[in-house]
Amino acid sequence: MPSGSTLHDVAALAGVSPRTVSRVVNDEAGFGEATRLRVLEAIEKVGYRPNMLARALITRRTHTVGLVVPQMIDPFFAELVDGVQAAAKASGRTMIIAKHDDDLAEFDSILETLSSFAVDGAIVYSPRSERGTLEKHALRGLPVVAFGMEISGANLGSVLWDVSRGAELGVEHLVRIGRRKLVMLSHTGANNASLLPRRETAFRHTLQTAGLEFSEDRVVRRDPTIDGGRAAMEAVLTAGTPVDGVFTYNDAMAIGALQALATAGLRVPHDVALVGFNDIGICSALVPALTSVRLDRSAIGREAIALLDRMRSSPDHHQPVYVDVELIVRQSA
Amino acid sequence: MPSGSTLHDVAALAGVSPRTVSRVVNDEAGFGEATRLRVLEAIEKVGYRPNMLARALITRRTHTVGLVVPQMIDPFFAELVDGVQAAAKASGRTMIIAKHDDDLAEFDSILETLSSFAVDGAIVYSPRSERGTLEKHALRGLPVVAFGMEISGANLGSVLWDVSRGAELGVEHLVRIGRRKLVMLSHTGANNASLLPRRETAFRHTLQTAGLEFSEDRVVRRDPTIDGGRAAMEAVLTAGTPVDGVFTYNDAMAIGALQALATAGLRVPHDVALVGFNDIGICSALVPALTSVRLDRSAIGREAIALLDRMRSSPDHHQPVYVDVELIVRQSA
DNA sequence: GCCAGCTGCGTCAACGTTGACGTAACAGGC
DNA sequence: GCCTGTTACGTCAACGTTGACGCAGCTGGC
Repeated sequence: MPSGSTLHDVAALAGVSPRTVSRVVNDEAGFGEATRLRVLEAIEKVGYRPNMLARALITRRTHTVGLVVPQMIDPFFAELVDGVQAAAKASGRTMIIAKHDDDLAEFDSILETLSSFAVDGAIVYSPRSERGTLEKHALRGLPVVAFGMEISGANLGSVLWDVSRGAELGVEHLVRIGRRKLVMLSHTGANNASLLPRRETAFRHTLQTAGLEFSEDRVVRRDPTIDGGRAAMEAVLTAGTPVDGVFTYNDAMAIGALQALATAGLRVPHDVALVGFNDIGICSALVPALTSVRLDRSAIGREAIALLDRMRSSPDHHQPVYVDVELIVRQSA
Repeated sequence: MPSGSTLHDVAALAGVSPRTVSRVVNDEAGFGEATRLRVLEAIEKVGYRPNMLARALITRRTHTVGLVVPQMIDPFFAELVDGVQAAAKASGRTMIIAKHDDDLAEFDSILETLSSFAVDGAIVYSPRSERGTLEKHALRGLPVVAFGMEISGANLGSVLWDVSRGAELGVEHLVRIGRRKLVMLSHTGANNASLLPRRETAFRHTLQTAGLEFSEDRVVRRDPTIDGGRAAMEAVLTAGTPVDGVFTYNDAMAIGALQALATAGLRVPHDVALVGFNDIGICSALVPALTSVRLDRSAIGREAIALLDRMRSSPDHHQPVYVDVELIVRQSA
């Protein structure tokens, strides 16, 4: 197992001290051209690769970020993970990933582990917008960036997207294309307290701004899944609520609504226009292609990494960073 | 930043040597009960957490695995990542993830990085079933487990699923439910040379076994995406090829086919039965729910981790491990 | 001819932990 | 009372790297 060749091996072969090899490897100043060539040749010959563990132990920088999400199967999170991974790579970092399944104890233990691996920072989507755990680890010296919840302080920052604005964009669009009988398919759960009610509030508010009446039966709540969306849409139809426009909590619910409408023989967008939320990848491949509110996941990843970098240079208070949302208009509305 | 309390701090507070604290932390033998309590108390008081980097440097074990996939947005890979992550956690390991986007140079560089972080092993889905890179790193001492390609040797193992058998199961099912005019929607590309042709071969073979004729126009090839599947299905319909059963390269193509059939006014499964491949999560939420060949991604993850463990204890030749495939019958066929 | 400053190295210690080994104190057997 | 073994520690070095510092030799200025 010739995995282990060290600075010493290279140094012996090149006839210099390990310190000089280190200088060449890290391109510090302080060596002659002839030495550099001899060292590089020796590195090549013994197949030397720096040991990141040893390096990290002394420099206290691992060039590593931890990403913690509730889960990674939902396309929203899969795309978020992808965005962060791309940004991490672009900043020369390796990514450690873990999921907490909305389990607080697990979440805490993951952050503990990340600390003990001395990651440069943790980027997290907190379970139930939990703050205490974040504050605890930040205080102990782990730089943390939280998604989707406003928090700040020493070693603590956040990257947010304006959910209210997104909901406004979606609902305004429905109004603009002439829909007047709007319904929102929303989320039962309360597992993301900070983002959940905003969509409903924006829905209600935008309706009122447009001079349309709002009543409670115009919001139907189910699980934020395809099945939930289908059930919610069916509930609307069987209740006989007049409807020509639907705004959903997320794209999964919109897909379910699409199914229910097709089954009921209603055409989208002719009879009912439909707007989703998040713009997951599949939206553009649906028939009809789904109009949806886009969060740019790669921008979110970039901002998170950039914020982490800023926090490293000055750990003090940093303003939350907002990432734009935009409406992607396709066939469904 | 009180992040750094070490064995020495604990030792000083407890009035013992750092070595003894280390023994307590690792639950080695060789300390008295009274000492243990004092040490635990001191650990609590100073908030000591072991530094994994230092530990790994000397023990040469990081309790870390690297996972390398082409990408992570496709639900197939997202679910694979999830399965491996769950298995890694269950075995007490932390997971590093990276994607190579089918870029060979990037793939090599990722393995290089994983080596320098001294991961306990790498689990990879190789770009274009590339073997050379794997062999190179295995030789240098990195234990590698490859998915979906047969390879073995020192530090080199593989976890496979029987694609041919899966295709057989799917096609046999179509025949069993009385379909005789079968079509396969397949994959144009050649970017996974080892798995691609097997499905087509199995399709042809199963047809012949069932006494059905096979002709080249019964296989239509497009991109393995929703759009590709829709285009392929449309091509079949406009060509006028008689069809009452469709087997697809993957679930995305099946979803596309579903769309094309709906647009053409054909009912599934009444007019045309449809079988997908991989059984990604969305299959059960489609209307009609999609019959598909399932690969158990969490089993795949578990087997990969287990193989890695076996390889650690004896690095020599290990047989490839096969994971079962099964047909999940739902409404579409 | 002397000193200042720079170049090109080398030496030593340290990062935080564990492996290898030493040893004092005590128990038990005969 | 002596030997043996065991328990409960401590000491020291090492893992592979970099930070801090030292120093010889050369260059250039006056």
